Amino acid sequence: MPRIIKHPELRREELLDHAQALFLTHGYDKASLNDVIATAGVSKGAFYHYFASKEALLEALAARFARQALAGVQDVLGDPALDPLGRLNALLAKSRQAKVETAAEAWALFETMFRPENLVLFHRINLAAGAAFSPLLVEIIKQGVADGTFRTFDPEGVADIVMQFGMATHDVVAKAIVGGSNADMDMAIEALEKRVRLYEIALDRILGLPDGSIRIGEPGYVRAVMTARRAGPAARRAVPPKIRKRS
Amino acid sequence: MPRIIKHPELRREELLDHAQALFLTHGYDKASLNDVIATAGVSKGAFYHYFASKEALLEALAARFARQALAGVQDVLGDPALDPLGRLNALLAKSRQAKVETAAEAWALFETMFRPENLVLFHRINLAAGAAFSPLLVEIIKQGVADGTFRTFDPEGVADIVMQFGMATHDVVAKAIVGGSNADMDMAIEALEKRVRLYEIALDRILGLPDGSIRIGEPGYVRAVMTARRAGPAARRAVPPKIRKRS
DNA sequence: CTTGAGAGTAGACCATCGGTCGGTATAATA
DNA sequence: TATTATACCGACCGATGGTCTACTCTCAAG
Repeated sequence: MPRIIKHPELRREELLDHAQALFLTHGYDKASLNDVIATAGVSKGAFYHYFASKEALLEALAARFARQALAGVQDVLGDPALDPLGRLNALLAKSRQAKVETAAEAWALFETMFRPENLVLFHRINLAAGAAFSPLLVEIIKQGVADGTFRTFDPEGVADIVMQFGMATHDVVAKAIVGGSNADMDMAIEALEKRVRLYEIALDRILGLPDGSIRIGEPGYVRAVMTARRAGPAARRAVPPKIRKRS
Repeated sequence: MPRIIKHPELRREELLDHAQALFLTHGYDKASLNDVIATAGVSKGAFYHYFASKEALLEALAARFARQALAGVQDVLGDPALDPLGRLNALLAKSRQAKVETAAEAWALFETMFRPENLVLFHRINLAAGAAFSPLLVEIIKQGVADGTFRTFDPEGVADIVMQFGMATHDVVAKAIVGGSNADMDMAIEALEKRVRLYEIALDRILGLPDGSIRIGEPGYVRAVMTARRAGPAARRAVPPKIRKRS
């Protein structure tokens, strides 16, 4: 019955791809629905066939981010050889890696990633990712409390703090940026590294662990990824696309 | 030269008052500029005489919140008898008091205070308040590090964590709410109290203090204020005003 | 081979949004 | 009195997110 041009789900994904590029570069509010459908080469009727609203598009995008993030972490949870501390460290490292790579990607695309106009988009992503990750964190912490590795009276609360720390890294980078020069990026990297060290110690102490137990990726990892990306092919990617009637 | 109907500054404040009520009950995005000027009984021209844009109105509102919060805290900083720990505790207690009272006020007005549509508004308020409070916090922490009360290598980072904790209380309440019944409010209060206890211990440990040093207001304070407010005259205030052509 | 139901598509159209603009009223100054 | 700047008004503007009707294409049923 339907006119099959591509696989049915593919069209939706395509729409999400274009929306993601536009939202990341121009912000959710500033990128209009007309921009999205214009760059995707789709009519309004087609769009509203796949999504109920612009809002729904944002939610679907955030959900996809969360799904991807969760997928990259399943192996850690499935590994029965890891103890709670090992699990927690692996999860944090994965999370940090994903964050840094996303940041590097966005930086190569456009520096506006960390501008306030992206607040809504990132809040949604963090919300969706948080909803997906939080139960896993709680489970790990409870496990650690049960076997005596961790000491806390509020696993859910600690899990929330961990999520907070993760989300706050975005703000750290944003604060360290004034313009968009290389020096600014160096500052941002340095600030992020220092903050991560603080978070590690904070989590050690909150969980009653000896300092140095929690390791969110090796020092220097952030710099390595971001400089590599900046010089790599991703940096040479096409500048943010946007189809407007009048510039 | 001007046509003086009231004191010149009063008009602006009045506009802010109406905007505040509307933004808190309906959200920044959903409350249109026409709603604001309609409830305030002011023409569009008049509005744009006082504010450059709707965005500027939001910023002015956030700035007023921050100014008020800061004013209520000046006496603490001016007291030379307090040591760093005493100062920090007093500052945290004041901050919590302001938060709880604002929450109680908003709850009495309308339960939608904690809905996601208020993200933008609260982000602005927290940003403005953070910008005002952060330097004070850093100063206090540095002072404490200097005299050996606190132990940390990153006073700015710790200050940021304190601010994060403060902002997160909003999310804690939001998460505890499903509908808007009394039971929900009880849940929210309980969750908030528990979370505050966790934050206290977390800060103790991050700063290298013995457990129980940091006290963010006495236990039971949240419940006392919110139940008092709910039964008080504020609860009987008029329901959220909004003038629309068509409902 | 015909047909018709429904997924998929197109784009004119709509109310409403934040914001602009030409104009008017007032009153202190010159 | 003429000038000038402030305070204010509201019709109007382009753009936005969203709706609606009409159409095309596909394929299973007859």
